[in-house]
Amino acid sequence: MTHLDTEMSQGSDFIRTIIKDDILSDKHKGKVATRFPPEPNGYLHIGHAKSICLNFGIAEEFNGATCNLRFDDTNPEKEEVEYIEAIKDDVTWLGFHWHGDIHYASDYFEDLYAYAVQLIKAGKAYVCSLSADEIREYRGTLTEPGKDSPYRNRSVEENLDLFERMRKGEFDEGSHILRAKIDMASPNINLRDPAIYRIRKAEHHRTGDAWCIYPMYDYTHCISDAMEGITHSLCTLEFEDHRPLYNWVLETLKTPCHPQQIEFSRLNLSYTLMSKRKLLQLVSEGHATGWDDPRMPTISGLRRRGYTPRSIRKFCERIGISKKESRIDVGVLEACLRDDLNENAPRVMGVLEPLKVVIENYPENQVEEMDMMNHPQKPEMGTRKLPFSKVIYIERSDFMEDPPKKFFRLGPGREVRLRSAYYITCTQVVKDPATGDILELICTYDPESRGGATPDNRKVKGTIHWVSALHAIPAEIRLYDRLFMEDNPEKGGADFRASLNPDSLTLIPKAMIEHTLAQAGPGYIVQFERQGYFCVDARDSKPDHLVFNRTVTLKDTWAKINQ
RNA sequence: UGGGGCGUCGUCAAGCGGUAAGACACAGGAUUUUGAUUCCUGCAUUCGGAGGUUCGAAUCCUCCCGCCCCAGCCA
Repeated sequence: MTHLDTEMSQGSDFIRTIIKDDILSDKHKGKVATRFPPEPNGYLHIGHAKSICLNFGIAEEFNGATCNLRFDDTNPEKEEVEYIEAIKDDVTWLGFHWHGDIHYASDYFEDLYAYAVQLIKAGKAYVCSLSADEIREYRGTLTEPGKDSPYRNRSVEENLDLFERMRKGEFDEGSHILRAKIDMASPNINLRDPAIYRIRKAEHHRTGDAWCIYPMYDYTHCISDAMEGITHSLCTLEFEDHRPLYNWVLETLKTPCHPQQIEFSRLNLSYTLMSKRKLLQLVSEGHATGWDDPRMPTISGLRRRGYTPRSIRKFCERIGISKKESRIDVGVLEACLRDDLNENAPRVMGVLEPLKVVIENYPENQVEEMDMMNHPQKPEMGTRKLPFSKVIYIERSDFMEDPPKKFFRLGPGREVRLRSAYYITCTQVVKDPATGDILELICTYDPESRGGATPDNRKVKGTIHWVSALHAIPAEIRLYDRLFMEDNPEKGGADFRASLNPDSLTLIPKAMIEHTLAQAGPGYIVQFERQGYFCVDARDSKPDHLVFNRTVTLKDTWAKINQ
């Protein structure tokens, strides 16, 4: 059991409360079935993770419950198989398992068509031949009722004939649509004879050219849910107004099963965006290098950044489910990550900005093997040996020529501890006479302090990390920061590009890291002590050119004090 | 100004008529060979506002205020 596991319970939110009540009242014969229904028109992001954790989480928590993965692929113009594959990978990576085979709304096209015919026969749907513009005009406004389409009272026979010919491809796109006949005066605009089928002569990624009419979301989704025997159809708030339509379709069609749609608020995260359209824009305009850019809030971006499935799941658990619109501080996500990585990431040393240190009293060609703990709180994670020699690198920022009183790292005449090695004292600062830049430090070491303690027990406040110049290996390190400078990049309708953070990526072409990392493979996550958690970039790292992404920094109270 | 929602700590979020959980953040302090971790401590006399019902209200009623969503042949 870890800190993360023991933290709490699966929370109880209003949706789980409803489900528990339904189980108690035997509403669905004790059955609980959810579904995660992405449209394959983009990559999944952390907001989808919230929905995934909810739907699949419920399936895991309730006895005998299931969760389907269903692709809502009714718009062939926007959907691609590439996205389908990416979505499957993401769900799997998060550690969830869909029930049975993957479902596709397109699997139901034939059924959907038959249901539409049924609707027409019942006088509940008609083919409308108004243009898109005309339909908009007839729809009325938010405050004024709409008016009936002149085609609203076509005979069943004519509707049947027209609809069949729509399917056969006899008509151009936009010339006719099939509409539900509900109420043009409804205060709910979704009920003003909504479109349920439109003509699209587009190739579908799964059905090819078998169809040239495609069903609309509102019509498709509820029937798909019903066909799969879903009991609780969970979606986001903006579909609340669609619920009466969802119910109308199922009631009118008298489907054998009538799932309950329940809405919850979508996730917003500070300093980032959460809409597929805008994320796509970040990619297409080159503000991000791709959907899996480590700065992206996509699942694939987070994965590449070094986020773990566990940290994302924990995050989704922590933020809860409600109907309140909210924006969660990214700090919460980072805290979940740190909780997990602190527990599980092995510690290593790496110097991002090397400053050469020559230990003048250390024997010229001597090399000692120092024992290092792989995790100070977890001896079971073992130890490793690190070579120590006369010339080492330390972090440039760990030395100050004129340090303030509270700075307890290295300075002229000051003594610090090199982690798990020796105490050193700075005796000389070597500078470039022309520029005044510090070139290297000359130090002495205390041979008595091997391992990091001395017989006299003298106190050394600072402990800094180091690598042996002779043994360290170079690595490229990418320091990531938030993509946007604004908490809400779209505040007041602003163009989010105006608040892009120019420093969201800082490249360190040649950091020096301990040799034990030479074989680190893609995705391997470590803590570079005192700096943060880093992971081997799965895309660009090569054995002869290691690339690390900074996943998240360590908390740094010193930096905070310094502000 | 039609319809549908939502308003509990800086940010999330429990609470469901019996006298404000928890998390993140923040502020102190202790321990520490990572200024990390860990560990203590503090952090809403008050639940958008105003009335009312009640012995008792964040929870019930009334009115008001604020915010979000809806007029795609997108999902």
